[in-house]
Formats: sequence, C-alpha cells, structure tokens
Amino acid sequence: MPSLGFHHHDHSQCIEETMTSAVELCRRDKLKFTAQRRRVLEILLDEHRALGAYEILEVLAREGLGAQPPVVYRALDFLVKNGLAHRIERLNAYVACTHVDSKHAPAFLICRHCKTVSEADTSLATWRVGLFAEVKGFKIERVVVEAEGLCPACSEAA
Amino acid sequence: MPSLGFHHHDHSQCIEETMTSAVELCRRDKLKFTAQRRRVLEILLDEHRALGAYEILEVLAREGLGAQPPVVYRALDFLVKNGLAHRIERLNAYVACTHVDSKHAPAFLICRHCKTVSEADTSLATWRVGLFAEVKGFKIERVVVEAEGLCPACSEAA
DNA sequence: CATCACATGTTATACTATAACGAGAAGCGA
DNA sequence: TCGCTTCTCGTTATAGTATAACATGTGATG
Repeated sequence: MPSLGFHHHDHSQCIEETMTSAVELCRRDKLKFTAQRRRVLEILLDEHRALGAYEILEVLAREGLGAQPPVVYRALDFLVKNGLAHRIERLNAYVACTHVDSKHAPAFLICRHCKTVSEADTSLATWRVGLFAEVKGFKIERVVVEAEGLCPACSEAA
Repeated sequence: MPSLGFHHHDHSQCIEETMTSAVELCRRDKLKFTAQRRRVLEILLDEHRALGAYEILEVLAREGLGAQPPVVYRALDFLVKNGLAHRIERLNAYVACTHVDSKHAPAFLICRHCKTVSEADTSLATWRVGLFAEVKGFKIERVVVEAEGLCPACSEAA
C-alpha cells in the first residue's frame, strides 16, 4: 500500500517531482498549465495540509495573480478535475495529489490537530461499499473516504 | 449487511419506529427531546433524502418554531451528536439516521439525481482504511464514507 | 486573418455556519 | 423553598465557502 505524509522526506524534491508530473500530464492531455494553475498547485504542495480556497487566494493576491474568489475556484476546479489535487469534503479544503497519474479512488487520513493530510492511493477501501451498492442496484461514480484523527506527531504531543 | 433506502417500504411506520427509538434513547440518556428537536427529526424522516439546514429552517419558520439559523443548527448538533441524524459532508446536508441505537461507522450511498441517501450500518467499509492508518501510526477517530452515484430508479430513468 | 474554444477579470450574490449575549426553564442540593 | 448550575432558546450580527453572470483577452487552427 503506497504512502506518504507523516514522515520526514525530501520535500523540495517531492514538490519538484510532482510539478514535473503535472507538466507532463498537461502536455500529454493538451491542457494549459497556466501560471495561475501552476502557482495554486505549488501553494498546495508547499504543505501536506488541506488549505481553504480563501487561504490560497490570499497568497495569490499578495503576488498579484488574482484577487477574486472565482480565480482560485477556477484553478482548483482545473486541478481537481485533472487529478492534480483533491477536495477534502470534511474540511471544505484542498490538497495536492501525491499520486499523480494513477487514476485513483483515494482515501485520506486527516489530522484534526495539524491538518496534515495523508493520501492512500487505494481503491481497496472502497470495495466493501461497492459490494453494498451492488446489492442495492446503485451505480457508484465516486467514493469519498476520509478518516479523521490524530497523526503520530500530534498523538505524542498530546 | 443491513439496508434501507431505495425500496418501497411502509414509510409512516418507518417514521413512527424511529421516533419511538429516539424517545427511548433520550429517556435512557436523560436527554431533552424538545419540540424543536423532535420536529427537526420528523422533517428529516419525512424523506430519505439529505436536507440542507436552511431547507429545514424554512419549514420550522413556517410553523413558528424558530426563524434564525442557530435554531436549526442547534437542533441538528443535538441530533448528530446523539446519533439520531448524520451529516453528509459531500452535500453539507443532513439525514435522519436509519439505524438508531447501534453505535455505527456509517457509510452512505447518495444519489446525485434525486438526493436519496441510503445508510449502511457497517464498520466493514472502514477496515481497509484502518489497516492503512495502523501502518502509519495514525489514530482514527471518525471515518467518513460517502459514495455518490445513481440510484436504481434514477438509473433507469436515464 | 477569421473564428472558435478556452482562460481571465470583475461585480454581485447565494449558500453554509458560528460567535456572542441575554432571557427563560428545569434539575438539584442546601 | 431558595439559590445555584446547567441547559435550552431567541436574536443580532458576522464569518466562511462558493457560484452566477457578463465582459475581455488570448492562443490555436483552419
């Protein structure tokens, strides 16, 4: 089971790799990876943490890249639609995807204290629900799996 | 695996039973099942559907049971905290619980068309996530599992 | 170079939720 | 019964999240 999140890791490399994947993905799919979109992804990547749309907007505004809500929501829509970021429903917030390119049914571990988000690229978590759905003739199109709790670091601190 | 939702069923009985369970639960736990709280639960029970807080508020307002947002949010907090209702994160909306009394880690099937919500009282859906969390030393406190798609009826209609 | 699709800028507004304060009502021990 | 605490309720104001709608710009393609 792949992982990433609550460990120390070479973060600048982690950012770089993801940005590279993103560029490639956009080239492949003929998508426009504009400055705004690029910057929003960078902002998300800076922290393995869920950021609210307005938090991101503040940064963009400081940098002169857009000052109104639609700006950031459009960039986020783009990133989410193309699998470069995910929306965390539980928090009305957004995180960079840490498994670009694999088409995934992600599950998230959300620390309620430090808001760090760890993504499991696993469709496994969903098969039980799938089974249940089948019984009822329900056609699943998307599954949200979000676990909230305490990450190792915050767990110790407490 | 227990179920309920996309079938025809004796709805008035289904409401009555749930209200009875709620009354009993409140007596047992010495909770005050006030008129407002009771009415909000009834409103939720009327439909196996996720209702927004303001939708509920409209009904309350028409009936003179409260006109301001805090009224409905307080009632919903009470119901959710005591397991009589659930919040659907995906929709920022609320549904009556269909498995009162069992302490559950519910999973939901949400029809994106008719907004009907079916609740599976299953901690099964979560075990995979639990495994993943264990690996990472994460302490899970709550898991949100919400599947979105098309229910049998809407599936046929399409 | 005309045009079409898409990206951006901007204003206004809708929807969701909570903070904060004061007044009433119920439970409980002295 | 009194006084205390705790919970419930009413109300105002405001915070936080998201989108509709319309105008403008820009780049790719035929």
